[in-house]
Amino acid sequence: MISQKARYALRALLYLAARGDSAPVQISEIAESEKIPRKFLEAILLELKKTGIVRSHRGRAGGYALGRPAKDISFADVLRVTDGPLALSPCVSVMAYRKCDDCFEESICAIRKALLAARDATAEILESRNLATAAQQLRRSGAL
Amino acid sequence: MISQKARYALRALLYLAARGDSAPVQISEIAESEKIPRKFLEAILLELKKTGIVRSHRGRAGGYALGRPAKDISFADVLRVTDGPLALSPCVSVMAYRKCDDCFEESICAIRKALLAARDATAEILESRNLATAAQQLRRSGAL
DNA sequence: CCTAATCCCTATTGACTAGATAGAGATTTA
DNA sequence: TAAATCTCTATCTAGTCAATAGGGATTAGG
Repeated sequence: MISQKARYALRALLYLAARGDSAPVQISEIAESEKIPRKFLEAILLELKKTGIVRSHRGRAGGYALGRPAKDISFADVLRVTDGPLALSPCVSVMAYRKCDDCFEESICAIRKALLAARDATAEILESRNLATAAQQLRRSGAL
Repeated sequence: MISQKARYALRALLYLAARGDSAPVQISEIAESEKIPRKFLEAILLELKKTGIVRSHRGRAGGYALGRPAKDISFADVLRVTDGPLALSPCVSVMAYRKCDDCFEESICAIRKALLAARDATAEILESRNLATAAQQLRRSGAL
């Protein structure tokens, strides 16, 4: 399961993507519209900023905007920031590989083979879905 | 990421599958062979038993055996017992559906659409991999 | 029958994380 | 310079994960 943090992050980003323009939006506006605890959202946006998914302006007319075009921000990008690797085991993670603690021989591990296939399938989906396609779906549904 | 419990469960079941015969195997034998904390393994096997994945005999020559043919025990079956639903959100779980706490309209939720596709992809893989295919891979690798 | 070997069950512990909140500090613009 | 904003650090509570402890129930074999 994804974390609550991931849900909030996706909703906030989708809000920015749906707005379309690149003028900064204040945290409080996003928090109210999307019903996200304001201070929690602050922390989330700060993390997203560190990886370039959003950028911010401080001061009076400050706020947040997407850090790059919506079509270049995938669900996978977001989940990796909020929840860590997509993989079901460190030994099959592409972005954050690590040997399993008590693995005796990775190359013949039958568990690994299954988890690797699962990771590839998940990653293919989550890397192909991005904020632009998601916002488009909302428009088609009449939600925007 | 899967839990340590899931790893132990898969290793223990693979041990039983690799043995092939249906005579019961003691917890302590599995624990020693697979380097799994004995008491922890007890708890895990008990849970697996409740869902029929293994069956047990008590008393003097007791122990555990697979509850059905190895080819009918998928990785998905095991992970659902140890780690809960495969889905990344309750609202896309097939075996344990639940509405998201703060979902306003599930039918148009763009996040849900992506997570649903991810679940389907993962489930297809993990339901197709079973203990028999995994044990076969080990044999081919010369590990058995 | 009775004892030893086994599984079965409940409770508990320690470390860690998730989710949320508080309060001040730094920056920018009007 | 003041008001509005983001930035940072610290903290709290509840819950989960991994593991351990200590018996109770059951069965095979002598």
